Amino acid sequence: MPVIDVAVPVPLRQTFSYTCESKLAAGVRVSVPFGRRQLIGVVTASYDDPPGADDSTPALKPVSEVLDEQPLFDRTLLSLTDWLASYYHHPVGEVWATVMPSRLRKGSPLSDKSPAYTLTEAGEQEALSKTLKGKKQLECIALLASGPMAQEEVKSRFSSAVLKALEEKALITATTIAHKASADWSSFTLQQTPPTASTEQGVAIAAINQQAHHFVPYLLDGVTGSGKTEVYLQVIEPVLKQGKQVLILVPEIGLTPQTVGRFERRFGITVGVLHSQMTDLARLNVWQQARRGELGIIIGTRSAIFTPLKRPGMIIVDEEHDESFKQQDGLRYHARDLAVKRAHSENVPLILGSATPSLESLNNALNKRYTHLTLSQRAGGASHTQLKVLDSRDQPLHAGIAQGLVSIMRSHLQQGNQVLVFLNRRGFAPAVICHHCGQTVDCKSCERPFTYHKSQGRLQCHHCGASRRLPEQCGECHSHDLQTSGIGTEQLEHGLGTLFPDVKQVRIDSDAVKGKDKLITRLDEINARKYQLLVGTQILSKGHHFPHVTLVVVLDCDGALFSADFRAAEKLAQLITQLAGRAGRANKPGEMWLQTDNPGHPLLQDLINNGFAHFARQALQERKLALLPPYSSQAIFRAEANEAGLALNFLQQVRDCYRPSVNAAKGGFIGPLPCLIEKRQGRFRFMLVLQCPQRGALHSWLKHHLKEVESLPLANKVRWSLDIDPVDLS
DNA sequence: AGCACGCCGACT
DNA sequence: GTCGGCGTGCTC
Repeated sequence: MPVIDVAVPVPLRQTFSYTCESKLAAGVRVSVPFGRRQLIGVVTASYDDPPGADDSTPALKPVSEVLDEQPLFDRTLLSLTDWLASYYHHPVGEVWATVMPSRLRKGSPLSDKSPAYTLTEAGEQEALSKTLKGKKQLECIALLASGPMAQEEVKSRFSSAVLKALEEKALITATTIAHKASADWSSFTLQQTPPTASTEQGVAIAAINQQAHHFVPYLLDGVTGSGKTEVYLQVIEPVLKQGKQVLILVPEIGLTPQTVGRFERRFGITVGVLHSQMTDLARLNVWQQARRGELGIIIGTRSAIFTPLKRPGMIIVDEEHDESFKQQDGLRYHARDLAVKRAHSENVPLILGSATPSLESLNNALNKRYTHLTLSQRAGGASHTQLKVLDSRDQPLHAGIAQGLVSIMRSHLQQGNQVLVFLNRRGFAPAVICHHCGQTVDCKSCERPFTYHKSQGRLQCHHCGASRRLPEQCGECHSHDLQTSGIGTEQLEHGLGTLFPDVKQVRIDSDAVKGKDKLITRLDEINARKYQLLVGTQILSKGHHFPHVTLVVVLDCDGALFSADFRAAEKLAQLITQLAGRAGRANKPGEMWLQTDNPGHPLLQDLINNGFAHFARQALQERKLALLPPYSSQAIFRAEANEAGLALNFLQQVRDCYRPSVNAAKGGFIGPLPCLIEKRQGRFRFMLVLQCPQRGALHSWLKHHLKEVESLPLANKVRWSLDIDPVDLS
């Protein structure tokens, strides 16, 4: 009897074998008995004769049900799934679970039906009698009188209120119809005449169009406002004309109706959208439409990289440096890296776009693995925001803002302009800094600042694990004025209210704006000048433009300058550059002040004097010398437990498993160390970093010793995970 | 991860 | 005398 290997959704790094009536193709879902329960898994292989000897191996159970006639995924996605499991050293069954829309995971059949609305009998009557009062409701009835219509289409014409009302009156009802025959979107006509491309844009567009039929990775390195989206639009056009599909990945926050609208308006075709807030059904729908080749453009966040494409033509990753492309739990994949992998195996061009490219991508561009396309001019000759550093040492602080800066803010506000105050609220535990001389309290053996651990009231070095008491005075100038940097946005908002009582202010952070609509409303209100003082976090740096802002203030740069996370400087530079691109316009140039106790810090100086491009190249040099990514590969084991000792012990044992091979190659460990947020939900968290200049070596150690790690007695007592190519060392 | 089995404390 | 605590062990 034929035997199949099945990946079941359990955290085990293996597949399970079952007997089956006939061989099944890889990628077909099956329902199988597993212990005492019934699970849905995916076939990974099948054999006419079981490969193992049948005397010692346990008796195989038969498959209960075969759910698909055809595999769900094509060859490319099947091999991508294999690659994911081996590269991220993650259980196959869980890989499949992340790659599939949740409906399919739960066993929904792949159907040719799509949701639709139709008239009920009462509705048919109504279509004739027309007694309804609502004008819109009558229109809707009239539309459906000619037959059932796809929900998507009905929803695009009528508000949900109208539809809800009609459903409540039982005049219309949800049903399904056979999906439209493959829509031919290649015959679109441009709805808008594209603007004439600038010289630089023209060069980029021509370069991409010239090699549109095979895999070429591009880094589109374009300053804010240089018109990257226009480049996308113009290179997409010929791809669509050939009847091929374009997959566009955008950061979580960047996926606004405006973004989607821009593509729809240009081409006049339906754009498939995929993001985390959609219902499972809606996701499945777009997934199926893309698979059937009914959508020309699919825009989505991280997980959209798994969307099947019938006729792939191009993949674009916008704002490729954005951290939201890296999944931070479960299968910790990086959608940007997967995009490269996928474009390669689909043999289509790949565009990575950013004003502040990640050092990884920039390095690939500089060493010619990617074609480097640069847009250095802002469209319409808009001027660049001026960057300046404000030395806050020995200055009185008001709500965390230095005296000198308060006066600058006041003058901008008095001229009727908007001021944006940015607070870097990210999870860096603050360094302890002398407020008199700017000196940090450093670990002697690592020459890196200690991290302040509030829970213990002690300092700890996150490089060697050394710990000491919080000193009374500065080691350099003996001032007693030692401070931890960092206040929250709420505290800042309150303080600003006292400083500028007559100015209307608004706070934009994830606490203050829950839900997409609220953010958009606030942003509209800001640009309608309803507020003068804007206080916020990350969100303000992503994709929105504030033409009336003439002053941007960045507080608390110091936390990032001395963070234990070696990527903090890069992140800060990206943030500052992105923020600078948000303010001002041609006739109202903006200025930006960076408040710091370290005005001479080489990073800040390099950034303000030479710009991001120069800074990034400098940072790459430093990484090279320190053998840090992208010049080495990293993996992190993390563990958490109710008892700190358990998690720490486990990671020490993990380190012992790896020590012989790591020492033999030129690799190294960092830790085990407590995570920056040591205690979360009552559990203590630790991490162990493995590092090696050769990616291959790192992966072979991981693979080789993972069995050992899994069978450690503590492995079942702590929650542990493995993070390959981590982007966040916290 | 589930979901069992299994061996020790406070309840009708 | 039982109900139930969560420790550990297995799942083709």
